[in-house]
Amino acid sequence: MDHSFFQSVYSVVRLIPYGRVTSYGAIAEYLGTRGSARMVGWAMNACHTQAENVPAHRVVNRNGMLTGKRHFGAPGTMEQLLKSEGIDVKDDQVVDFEKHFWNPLIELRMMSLRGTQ
DNA sequence: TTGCTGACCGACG
DNA sequence: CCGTCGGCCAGCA
Repeated sequence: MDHSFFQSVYSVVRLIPYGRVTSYGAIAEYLGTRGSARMVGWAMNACHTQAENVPAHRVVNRNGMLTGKRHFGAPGTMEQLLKSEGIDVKDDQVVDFEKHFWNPLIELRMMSLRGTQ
């Protein structure tokens, strides 16, 4: 188990529930490194090295745009994965983004206060 | 060691 | 509603 920034990013990404999405910036802010959203993206770029699966398709930019789609092998893979979870995508953009948005800062804090969920 | 690069973001004109 | 720019900082050549 290593304590690198990348590992922390992967841990948060794995906590994103099925059918929900979050943003690079939200993850960076949750980790206390606000403004380092690019590092989160960089971590995603290397996420394939992880043995355990990382649901990187649930991470989009702050506008709900699928900016990382070209890193999934085939161009349509990310969109396909999201649609299979009930998230509609149009023009590389998540439809009703706010409705599906999962903010780790809020959700994980609630979880720790209420004690699991 | 230096100097790019980048799956971002907010500010500015 | 555009485009551009600076900050962010871990890898890599």
